[in-house]
Amino acid sequence: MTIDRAKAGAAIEIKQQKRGDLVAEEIKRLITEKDLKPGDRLPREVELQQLFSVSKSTIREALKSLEVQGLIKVTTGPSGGGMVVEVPLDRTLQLLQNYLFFKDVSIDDIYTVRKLLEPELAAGAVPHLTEQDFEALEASIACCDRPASSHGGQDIVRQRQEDVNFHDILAAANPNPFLRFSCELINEMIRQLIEFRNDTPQVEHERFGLANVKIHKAITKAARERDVEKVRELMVVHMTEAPRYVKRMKGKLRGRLILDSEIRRRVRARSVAPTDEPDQE
Amino acid sequence: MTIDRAKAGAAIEIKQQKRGDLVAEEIKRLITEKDLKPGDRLPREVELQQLFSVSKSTIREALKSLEVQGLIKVTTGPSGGGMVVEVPLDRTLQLLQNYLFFKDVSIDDIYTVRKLLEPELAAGAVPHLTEQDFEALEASIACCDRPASSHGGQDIVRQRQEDVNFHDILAAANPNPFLRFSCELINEMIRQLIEFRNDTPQVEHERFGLANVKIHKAITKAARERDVEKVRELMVVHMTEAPRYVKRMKGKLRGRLILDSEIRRRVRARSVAPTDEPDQE
DNA sequence: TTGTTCTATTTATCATGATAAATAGGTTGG
DNA sequence: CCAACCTATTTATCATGATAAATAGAACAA
Repeated sequence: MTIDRAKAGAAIEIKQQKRGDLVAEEIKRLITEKDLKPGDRLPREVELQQLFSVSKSTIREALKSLEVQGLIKVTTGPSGGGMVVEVPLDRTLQLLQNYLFFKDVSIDDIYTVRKLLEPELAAGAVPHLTEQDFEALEASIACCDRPASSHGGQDIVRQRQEDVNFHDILAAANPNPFLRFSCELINEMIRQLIEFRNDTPQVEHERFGLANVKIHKAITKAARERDVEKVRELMVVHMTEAPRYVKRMKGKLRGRLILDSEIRRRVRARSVAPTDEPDQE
Repeated sequence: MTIDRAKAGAAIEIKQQKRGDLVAEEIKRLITEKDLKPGDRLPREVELQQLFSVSKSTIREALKSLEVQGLIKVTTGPSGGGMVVEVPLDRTLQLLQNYLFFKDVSIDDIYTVRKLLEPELAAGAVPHLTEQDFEALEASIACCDRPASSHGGQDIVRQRQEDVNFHDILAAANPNPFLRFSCELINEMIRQLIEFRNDTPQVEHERFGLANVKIHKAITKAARERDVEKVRELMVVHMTEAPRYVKRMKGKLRGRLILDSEIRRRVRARSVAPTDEPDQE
């Protein structure tokens, strides 16, 4: 009877999956079982066809599926084919925004969460900030600490984006990957917000920019002194003040699909493993 | 020179996109521009082929891409083809876990965030809880408020899962979609945790279960009294105590890809629009 | 009315093969 | 040693067509 119950439960809503999806799943299982790491290669298309006894089109759809999920990257040429990759943050954020596209997320909604997370994020980052990080933080501040009007309207938007970078640098230094991710998601959403709602009077922007520079400076100073609690406090203040400015630059997180082409590969402030040689291949 | 800089910046790492990806993007643009809502249908495959002047295989890959992203559902038959759907939460969570698969998220990492969000979530939910919600909360508690040992080991795991449901019910009642999503993500991660690390002695489980029942009862009571601050306080306590138990049930969030077949369509505690008839097809 | 059967539509998968494009690695010329 | 070129490999896309499976809606029967 335990079995019956289990069977009944399992029977609910078992939609016949498409073969391509099953193959994609098999490949995932293959990745897990063979413990394939980023950089490892999948068998060639032809071999996969034989392995799963499916036709070319099916295996291609399966690979496409994995590619869209960001799990593999497919290349042409010798030793080409599917290669396991670490799912890129940008891809993940994009998929997430597809979801949020259908929700109705307001600026307040985002800031409610940000206010809760960001102080803890900053506090946790403080002990791990390197000299390099401080320089990056200061560079970010410097970028915003000068009149932007001379360069034209576009520059203002860039300064606001740079404000967000400040927080990304802090995020990168926090050892908690989940907290880090959560804040990076928020930062990305705010970026989108800036990008598509820049119909704000320049005066507003400037006032906001000045306030940001001031508090960012204070935060950096406290961080240099490794004063965790001070940083936390300042960030609370920052997160309380910021939404007031942003709200005046009103608007909802635009219900809008983020196109692949719009994902700028931002320069990550900090790699996962800081090595001497920047290994980019 | 501004132009030069911009061009240089844009030139960095512009990878030639595959045609299929471009088509997928075009369809996304089509969805945005035509303001297609969930339920609306895309043109048929053949028409899309003509529309973008690509072959069958290319259009299929594009549709596959959108399907994997959860943006469309493709069906056979008359008036079949691609239909825009609201990206399912489960799909989103799965894609997210692909990302986290490569990170090394510990229980502490999750609880650090949970501790920050859950009290606010609960507090925000209180004014919106309906009688139906209270009943669901109490049912959830009742489910855990009896010895599980009689039914065998599997039942214990189910009770822990039910504990998480309690929080899902609260989440569903919070009007902030972003906060809601964040907590639902956490809940799902905890579920995964329970599912794959249930090598914990039964005594531990029971002790944890009892503690949960107690505090869940208190929270429900305070919520019934619409005492927002009390709820928040209690949840802080709950979030502080819980990780102690869970940590003893040690383990990392298993680095493990979640297979499509493992996505149980959980019964959502509350639909977006609560109807009289439970529409299950 | 109600439930069943039929049918036309549309995707799913298979099969096969051809040309184009990307690329790793070897070869050649300086 | 370095740069430019060549080549074999492998995916990307196109083309075409056939069979299978799912399904909405019409036709039909009780």
